[in-house]
Amino acid sequence: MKDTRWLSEIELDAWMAYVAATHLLERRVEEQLKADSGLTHAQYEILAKLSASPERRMRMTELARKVVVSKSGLTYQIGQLEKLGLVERTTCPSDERGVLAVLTDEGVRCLERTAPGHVAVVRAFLIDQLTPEELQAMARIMSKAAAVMTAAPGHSTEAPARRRGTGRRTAPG
Amino acid sequence: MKDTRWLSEIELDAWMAYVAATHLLERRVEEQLKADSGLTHAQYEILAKLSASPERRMRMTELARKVVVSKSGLTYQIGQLEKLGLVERTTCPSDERGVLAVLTDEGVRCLERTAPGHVAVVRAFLIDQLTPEELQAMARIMSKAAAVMTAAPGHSTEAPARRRGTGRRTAPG
DNA sequence: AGGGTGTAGTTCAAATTCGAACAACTAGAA
DNA sequence: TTCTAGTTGTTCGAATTTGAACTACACCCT
Repeated sequence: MKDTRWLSEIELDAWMAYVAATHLLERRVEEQLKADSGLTHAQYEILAKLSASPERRMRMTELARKVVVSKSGLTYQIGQLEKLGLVERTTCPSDERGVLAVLTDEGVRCLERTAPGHVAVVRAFLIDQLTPEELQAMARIMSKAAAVMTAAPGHSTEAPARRRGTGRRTAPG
Repeated sequence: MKDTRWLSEIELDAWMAYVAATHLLERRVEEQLKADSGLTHAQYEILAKLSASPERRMRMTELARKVVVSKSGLTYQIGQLEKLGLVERTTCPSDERGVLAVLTDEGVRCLERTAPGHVAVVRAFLIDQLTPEELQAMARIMSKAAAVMTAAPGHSTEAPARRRGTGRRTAPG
């Protein structure tokens, strides 16, 4: 853990701009969704994933993995969406413990009603700012990063990961 | 607000990968910081901004703007960091209402102790995944986006924005 | 000077998120 | 079959974040 490779100027620029842009964009998206449909970004993402899924339904754990949220976080939001009548819970036919989150017709309508405004914000502040080359680069960069993080071990949302062999996880304070 | 320009396949790819990567990265960063130093990412960002500031101090409002967090959110976190002895509050000499957040020596040490592990994560999952061209592209893209969002009106953190002329803000439910 | 408008930070209640603990069920080995 | 380990989803408490309301102060105009 010695002689750290610090970030070069360009690397630091890229990182700091990324962090700032991410927070700013999240604010904008959140603002637009709340004003336009009362949804949060997390809720919109859930509806979108369900909408793109076969039969418009998905197992809780898989959905949590796709939207990158904790299992308990998903339980909470599905509860909210259920109250709103946008999603229903069904017990999984093949697995008695399983729960399927199903997008309702009302959910589909809500999504269709909400999507245009959402896309407009994403375009205005990000997509439409980019040249075709930059768009390609962005897709490549983010896909690569996502792939690496999905592959690498260490998710807290994952299995308890009983320690074997060299269990060097949580360092001293 | 009709005939929406939907996202093309590449645009959708870029956006979805971006959203996923962002959440995944936030998880990793948060995980590492908590395990290694007990700090949250928000706290780390505050310390970092203060550290890079002249005299290692900054006005609350400016700091909130730089780390892209609400004023009340910053008040809370500065309170936490004060408890930990990493930051101190000083009344601003030039403005009686103002508060200066000042990084303490302990705060500097904490940051120096924590930075290597943090940088390692940022490198491993993002920076080191990129070619030099992609790094350049990333810096350009994110700077552009951040600039646009900083310039465009509509921050809720900003002034109350008394309505004049065409006051068409919050749409009907 | 006197007033009115705007700004700086904090307080407050509500919403959301996470991780750990838990209960129910599945699946592979003995 | 029976036992044991692993999964699945929920519940719980704690921490964090936000926007609105509020107090104190600063600045401009007459």
